[in-house]
Order: sequence, then structure tokens, then C-alpha cells
Amino acid sequence: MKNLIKVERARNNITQAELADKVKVSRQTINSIETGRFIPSALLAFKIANVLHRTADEVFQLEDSDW
Amino acid sequence: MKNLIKVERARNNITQAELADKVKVSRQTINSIETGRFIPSALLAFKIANVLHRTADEVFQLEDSDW
DNA sequence: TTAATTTGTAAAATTAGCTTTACATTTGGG
DNA sequence: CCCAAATGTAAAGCTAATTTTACAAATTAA
Repeated sequence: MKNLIKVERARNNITQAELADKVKVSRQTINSIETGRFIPSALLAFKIANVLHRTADEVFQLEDSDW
Repeated sequence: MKNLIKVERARNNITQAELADKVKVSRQTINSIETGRFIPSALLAFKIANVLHRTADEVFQLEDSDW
């Protein structure tokens, strides 16, 4: 499961810390997701996409290796 | 966070057990998500949507109460 | 180039998702 | 009605997500 959080953050000119605040998780959680250390809950994934003005499908994508 | 798994299962004429098999989780996990007892990981949510021939955004939706 | 901001990690503790087993209730077809 | 299939739950145990604290490395701005 890949994500475009970093790209979309750049597009929105927002830091990891700011994104974290807006979705109410710690900065480390955002960093860990962004760097692929772990996978967010669906709730968090949708909130992140929302804050980045994208749909969840635009920000998160399944990979062949996920099956 | 609401989901339309039950509706989409009906549309695809597939049981909880069959859906569970296809996304490789237990039947109870599907049931628990469907009945709102817990929220799936983003990975599982996207797989479920995929098996149901829908996008994640079509199957899962944020609610005002999520914020 | 220095200082401040941002990002990357790590470890320990907590929380929540998921599995397995097990059983009760509901629904659908004959 | 009756049986089989499907669904709803529950508890115990395991795994993965998330928090908190803390610090180092990298970027950016002045």
C-alpha cells in the first residue's frame, strides 16, 4: 500500500506537524505512515486525504504485493 | 466512519465468509467491520472495496462525528 | 554560516485491529 | 415446518497502530 502524502503535503504547503494537528495524531504517526513504517487505520487515512483536499483513492493505493 | 459493505455485498451477491476469504481475514473481522464494532486498516478497507468492485471512497465515508 | 525549523528514528507503553474458538440467533430454501 | 447456511457476538490471545519522550540529521531562512 503506497501513499502520496509527501507529494500532497508539498502541494498544500503543509508540514508533517501541521497535518498531524489537523487530523489529531502525533507528528511521529504521520512521519511513520509517510515513510512506510506503518499503515494507518481507514479512519486516519480518510482524514489525511480530506485535509490534503484529495480523495482517499488519490492519496492511498494498493500494490500488487498487497495481495 | 460509515461503510456500505452490506449493500455492496448484496449487489455482488457474496457472503461475509466469501468476502473474508478473498481479502484474507476471518469472517468475524468482516462482520465486526460491517456492524461497526471496529474500523479496518486502510489496507483492508481498500482490499474490501476492490473485491466489491468499488473505490474505497464509494464504500467508506467519513462522518461529521469523526472530527 | 548559524540558528531555527522540519524531518527521521527509536524505545517503551498503551490502544485497537485481527484471529481463533465457540455458540446463539436469524434467514432462506425445500 | 425443518434443516442448512448465514449472521451476530463474545472472550482470550496476538499483532500492529499510535502516543510519548527524546535526540540526531537534514533543510530552510535570515
